Amino acid sequence: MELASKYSPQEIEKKWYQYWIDNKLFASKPDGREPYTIVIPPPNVTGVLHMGHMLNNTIQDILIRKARIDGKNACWVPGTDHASIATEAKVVNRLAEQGIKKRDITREEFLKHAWAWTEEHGGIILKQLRRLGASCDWDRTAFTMDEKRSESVLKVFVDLYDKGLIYRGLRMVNWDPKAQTVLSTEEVIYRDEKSKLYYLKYYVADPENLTSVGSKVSIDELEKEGNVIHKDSKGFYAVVATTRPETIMGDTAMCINPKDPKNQWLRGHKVIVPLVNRVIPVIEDRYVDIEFGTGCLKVTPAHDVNDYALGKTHGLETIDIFNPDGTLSEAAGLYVGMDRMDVRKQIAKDLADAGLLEKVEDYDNKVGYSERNQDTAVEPRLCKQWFLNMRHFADIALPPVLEGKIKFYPTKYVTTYRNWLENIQDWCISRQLWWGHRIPAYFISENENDNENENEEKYVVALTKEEALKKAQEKYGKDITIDMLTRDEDALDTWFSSWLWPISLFDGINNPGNEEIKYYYPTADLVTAPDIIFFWVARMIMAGEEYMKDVPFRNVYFTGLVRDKLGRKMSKSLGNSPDPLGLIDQYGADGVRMGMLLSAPAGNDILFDEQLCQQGAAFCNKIWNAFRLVQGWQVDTKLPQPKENESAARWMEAKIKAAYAEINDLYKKYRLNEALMSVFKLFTDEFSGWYLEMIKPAYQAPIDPKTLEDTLLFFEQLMKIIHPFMPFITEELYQHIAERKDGESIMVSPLILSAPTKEEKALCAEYEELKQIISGIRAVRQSKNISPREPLTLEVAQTDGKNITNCEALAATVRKMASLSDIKYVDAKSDGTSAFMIGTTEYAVQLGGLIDTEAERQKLEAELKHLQGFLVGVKKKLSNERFVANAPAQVVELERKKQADAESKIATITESLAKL
RNA sequence: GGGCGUUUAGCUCAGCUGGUUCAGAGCAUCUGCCUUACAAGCAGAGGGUCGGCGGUUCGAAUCCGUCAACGCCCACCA
Repeated sequence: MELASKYSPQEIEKKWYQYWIDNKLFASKPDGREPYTIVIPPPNVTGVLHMGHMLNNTIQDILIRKARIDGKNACWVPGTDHASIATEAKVVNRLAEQGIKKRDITREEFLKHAWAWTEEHGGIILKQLRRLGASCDWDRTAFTMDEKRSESVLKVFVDLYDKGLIYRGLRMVNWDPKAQTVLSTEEVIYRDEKSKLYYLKYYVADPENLTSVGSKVSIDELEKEGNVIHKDSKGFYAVVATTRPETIMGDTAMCINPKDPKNQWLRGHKVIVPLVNRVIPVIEDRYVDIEFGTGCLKVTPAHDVNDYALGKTHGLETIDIFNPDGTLSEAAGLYVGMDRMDVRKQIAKDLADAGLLEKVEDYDNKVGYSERNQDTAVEPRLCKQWFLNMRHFADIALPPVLEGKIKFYPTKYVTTYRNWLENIQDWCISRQLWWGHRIPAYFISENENDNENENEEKYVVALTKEEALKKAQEKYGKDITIDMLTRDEDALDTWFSSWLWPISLFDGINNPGNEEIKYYYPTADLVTAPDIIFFWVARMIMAGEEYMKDVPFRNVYFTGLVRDKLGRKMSKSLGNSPDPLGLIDQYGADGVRMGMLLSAPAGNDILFDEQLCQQGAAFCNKIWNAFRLVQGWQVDTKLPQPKENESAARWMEAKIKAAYAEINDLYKKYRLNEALMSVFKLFTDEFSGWYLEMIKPAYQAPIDPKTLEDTLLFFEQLMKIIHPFMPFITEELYQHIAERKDGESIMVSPLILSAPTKEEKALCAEYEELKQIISGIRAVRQSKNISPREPLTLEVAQTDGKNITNCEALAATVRKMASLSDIKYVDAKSDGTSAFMIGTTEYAVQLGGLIDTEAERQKLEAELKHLQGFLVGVKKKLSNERFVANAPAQVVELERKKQADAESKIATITESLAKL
C-alpha cells in the first residue's frame, strides 16, 4: 500500500468521528467496571465555540479518553445551559429588530420566541465540539431547562423553602436597568472608572440659629474650634462631595461624623437640598469618613447600600427616584423621564448655573456593571426578592475542600474558596426575567402585591397550583379559591439550575437512589475556569452536600484564561481570537489539541500561539512517517533476530514502561502539558530517533519477523499512550497495525503496563551511555566536517577493563549508528585521534591525516581548565571540617567520588596534551 | 485597604520536603546535511548564576525577612 509522505487529517478525522458515533463508542452505562465521570460545564445554549471552550473541552476529552485507556467506564455527559439573562437579552434584541417590544407581548408569546431561538441556535456549540474530537456520550445530552432538569429545580426550590432556607425579603439589591432584573452580588463586576467628584452647596436652612448651638456664640469662636464654615452672599452652606449628583432628589438627610471638628457647627441644623429645595436634617454617624471630601455625606437611602443602612438606623424617609429602566420617576419631581446618565450631565450644568456647584474634581472610582451587560451601570435598588440562606450552605461546603475530600488544582484556589465562604452573603435567586425556571410560588390576592409592604404579602410555595391551593387554605383559611392564586412572575437565577447539574444529569433529585446516580456520582473531575468558582463550583458542592450528602466531584482542575501570544485577553474588538474551526481545518484537530495543551499548565493563563498548532501538526506527520517506514518493510520469515535488535527491543520495552509510569504520574498531578511533552519525546526521540534507527534494516533488505512483531507491538502501545491527546491519527494507525475487526477501536483497548524492573532500569542507563558515545562520535564528525557515512575507527581506552561496548550487541549498535568500521580496545589512544570522555572512559576517533592538532589542543585545554576549577571547588568543600562533620555520609562520599573522578580525568587529559 | 500568585535561557515553562560532576525541557537561534520514513525532517552547537538586598546553613534557584515589578481575587469609603 502506497502512503503519502504527508499526513492529511481532514478525511481521516471525519471518518473516525463517524465511526465512533456509529459504533456507540462514547456511550456508557453502569456496569462492573470502575466509573469515571465528567459533567461538561454547560456552555450557553446559544453560544459559539471560542478558544476557552477549546482548551477546556480538550482537557476533558483527554481525561476521559485516558480513563478509557486505563480500562475504566468513562462517561462524559454533555449539555447546554439556558443562560437566562444572556439568552433573554439576545431574544429581546432580536424582537426589537422586528419592531417588537418585550412589554407588548405576553409571557407565553415571548417564550415561544425564546424556544424558537434556542432550537435554531441551540446546540451549535455541541456540534462544533465534535470537530475537536470530544467523546461525549451524546445520547445523554441535557439542557438546564429540559423536563427533568426543570422538575429538579422546582423540587429543590420547594424543598429549601420548606426547610426554611429560602426566604422572601425586602433588600437593597443590584438592579440592571437594561435587562430590568436584579442580580446577585457575584454577578456585579466592578470596573475602575475615571469620573468626577461634584462639590455641592447645601445651604443651612436655619442660619439664624447657627451661633446659638451649645455655648458657642460667634462664628469666630467656632472657627477657632476648628470648624470650617462656608458662607457667601446667600448665606451659610455645607459642601457635600458626590459622584452622583443626579441622586440629590432622593436625599433625605445629610450626615457628618460626630467627631469631625470641621463640621461641628452643623450639628442639630437643617440644610436645603440644592435645586430640590427640600429641607433635610443633619444627622451624625461615625460611618462618615472625616477625611473624605468635606466630611459631609448626602444620604440617599433608596439608592445606596450604605445610605440605606443609615436611613434604617436614623429612621429616614426613602425616596425612590428611579424607574426600573433607569429613568427618573415622578417621585424625583425634577427631570422626570430622563435617563440617569443624562440627568447627571444636565444637573451638573443646572447646579453650576444656579451657583450651587462649588467645584468639580476628577475622581477615580469603581462602578458596578452587570457581568452580562457591561455597558450599563448597575443601580442599587430596594426591592423584594427571593433569597437563599447561605450560612447553612457555607457550613456544609467548606469542610470537604479544607479536608481534601475535594482537591483543587492548583491548590491556591482553596484560599479563594475559603475566603468567599467565610464572608458569604445570602444569594438573591429571583430574576425579573421570563426565560428561566418560573418560581413555584403563588401569591394570594386579587390585586398586584404592594411591593413596599412586606407584612401584607400572602403567598405559598408549591410544585403545582393545586398543591398551592391546599397549602394556602391551610395557611390562610378555607375561603381561598384557586382563582385567587397568582404564580410569581419571576424566574430563577440560571445558577440555581446549574448548581444541581452533577445530580440532575443522573436524575438524582427526582429519582433519588436510582441506579445511575448511585453509579456515576460523585463524578471524578471537574474542568472549569476559575472565574466561576463562586457562581458554580462552590454552589455545586453545596447542592451535593445538601442532596447527596457527598461531594459532586473529587478533583477540580482550573484552567487558565486563553490569551494571545502577547498576553492580551482574546476579544472580538482586538480581533486576536482565532476561529477554532478554522484552526482545525488548517492543522487538524489533533494538531490543535496538541498546540493548546503544550502551553497549558494548570491554572496558568495560556498564551496561545498558532505556531504550537503547527508543532502539533508536525508531530502527526512524524507519527505518520514512522508508520510508513514500518509498514514498508519486507519480512523474511527465515531470518533470525539479530542480537542487537533483540537487545534494542528489550531496551525499548523498558523505556516505554518507564516513560508510561512517569506519564501516569503526571496525569495524576494534572500536569497534562508535561505529560504530553513526555509522550512527544518518547515517540520522537526514543522510538523514532533511536529505536527505529537501531533496528532499521539496510536499504531494501528484509527484516526478521521477531523484530517486526516487537516493533508493531511498541507502535500499538505508543498509539494508546498518545491517543488521549491525539485521538484521530492514533485510531487510524491502530486500525492499520492491529488489523482490528469492524466496530473495534483503540479507544476501548486498555493499556496496562507494569513499572520497569531494576534490571530494566539498568538497561535504560546502559543505553543512555550508548547514546552518549554515538553522539560523541557524531560531534567529532561534525567538527571535522566528516560525512556521516564515512567509516571510522573508534578507540576505547579501557582504564578498568570494562566497557559497555564489550557487549557484542551494544557494540554492533554503536557501529551501525555511528558508521564505524571498527572498535579497538587500547591502553592508550593513538596519535591523530580526536577524543571525548563519557564518565571516566576516553573514546578516540581515528582521523588519519584529518587531525587538527591546534584545535584538539584548545579543546583539551578548555576541558582541563574547567575540570581543574571544578576540582578546586570539590577539594575546598572536602577540606571544610564542618562540611565533613555535618553533611550526611552519602553526600560526603559523593564529593569524594567527584574528586577521584575529576583527578582521573585530569590525568587522562594531561597525558593527551603531552602527546600532542 | 486586605488576600493570593508570579518573577529561572530570546519565548513559554519544569526544578517536590536545601546536597546525585558549577541549573533542565520544548520552541526559537546558529552550523552542517535533500543520509530513499519524515526538510512539517536529521545531526551537532551556542545561550541563563535563577527579580534586588539581607539572613539561616558546612551548603540555597530551593528555607526566612525585606524591597521591587507584574498579575488575579475580595472589600460599602460617598
